[in-house]
Amino acid sequence: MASEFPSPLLDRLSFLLGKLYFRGLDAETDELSALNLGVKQHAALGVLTREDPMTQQELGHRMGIDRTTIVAVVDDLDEQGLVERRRSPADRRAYLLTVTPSGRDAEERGRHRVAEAEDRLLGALDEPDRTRLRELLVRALGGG
Amino acid sequence: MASEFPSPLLDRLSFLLGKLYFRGLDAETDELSALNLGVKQHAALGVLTREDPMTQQELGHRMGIDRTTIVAVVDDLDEQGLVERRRSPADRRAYLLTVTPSGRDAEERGRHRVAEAEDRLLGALDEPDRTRLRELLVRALGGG
DNA sequence: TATTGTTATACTCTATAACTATA
DNA sequence: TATAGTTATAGAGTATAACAATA
Repeated sequence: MASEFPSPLLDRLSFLLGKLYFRGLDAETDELSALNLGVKQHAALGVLTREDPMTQQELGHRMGIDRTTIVAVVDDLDEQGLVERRRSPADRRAYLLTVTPSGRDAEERGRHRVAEAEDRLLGALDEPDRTRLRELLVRALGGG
Repeated sequence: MASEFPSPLLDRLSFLLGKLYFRGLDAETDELSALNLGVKQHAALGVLTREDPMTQQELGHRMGIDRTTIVAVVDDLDEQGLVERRRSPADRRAYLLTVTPSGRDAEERGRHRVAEAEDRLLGALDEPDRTRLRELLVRALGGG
């Protein structure tokens, strides 16, 4: 119940957002660990599945992650054969990342698991309210 | 605009929550730095203002923070004269924390600044939608 | 000179282990 | 023995600086 939290904190938007965020992150981490995927790894697969080929820096930029941080994420996916690094013909410094068939498979299975985790996270809300919450978050982000 | 984010990430609840959370945290940090207050320090003042006296462990428990982490927070508030540590007569191992008058003052000034930061964070939403968002977050947290 | 990917390094945040003084 | 507060330490996460290859 919400009453477990002190009311001065419940008034604080960042407290509410943070609590739900970390709770959701933990749930997703658990779900995806069964597929040997980190949350960042799966998110990267999701971006690449829709928008590959793409360089590492583009991927990092899309995800709001530094280029030095994306290296380990792509290393992971590469080692598992979920993405391929190919040298860009146009710029041989850069890699072009593409998702492999098994990468697409892993992305989809992970997506279903993440959806389950989110359903549990929002278990207290009915379907219209879940949609409303998502919509409000997207709108809040878009305007800031 | 929301379109700056890849749609696979916008589908992801933890991405939305995290983006807004960290954006809000940065804004609060900026606002409170003018008062020489960290976000955790101000949140602690808020809890103590309503519920002191309280031991450090109780404070940490209320905030979801480890007892080893709360030490530095209280050190900070203590050094600035915003809270007082007094030995509990009932258990001389424990401190009883109380907010000083200047601590109450700092809490209130910080609260107004945090409210301004939150208003800017939700600038894209009208007043009813801001209330709706808070209410949905509280309900989501309460049921999980 | 500037940029991509990479590595080494530093910094922040938080938790675990071990200490002290009490209980 | 157990617990409140404290400190030292280690771990995760991320960013800055510097390097090699390429532009």
